[in-house]
Amino acid sequence: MKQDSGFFKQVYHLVRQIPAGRVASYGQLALCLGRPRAARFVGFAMRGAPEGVPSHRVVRKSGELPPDVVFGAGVQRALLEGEGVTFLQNGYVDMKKHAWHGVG
DNA sequence: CGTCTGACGATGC
DNA sequence: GGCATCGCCAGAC
Repeated sequence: MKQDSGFFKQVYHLVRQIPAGRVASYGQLALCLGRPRAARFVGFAMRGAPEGVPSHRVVRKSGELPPDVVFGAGVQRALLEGEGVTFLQNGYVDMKKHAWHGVG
């Protein structure tokens, strides 16, 4: 298995495996890649996420949505709601119900 | 090769 | 629960 030095590419590959209706935190993804401290880069990778990468399913650990730099104000939330994701009154994603546990 | 940076995370108040 | 600070790591210059 050729391990791509591009940490970003690894992130994209992992994010693409997040099923609809579920959300994962940056730290969770970074942890799966073996870089539990690289959560910042996971988000940075999302910023340049190509098509096919549901970056809208990636949120903060608390369930708060990241800044809408690519999608637009309220767009990310709309996408998640369209997948069946529920939001709390504070605008956070209900991680308790939609927290992704990885592949499986 | 050195420095700065950044869609984070944990801790402290 | 919200805000401020430190720490961490990989990429861009």
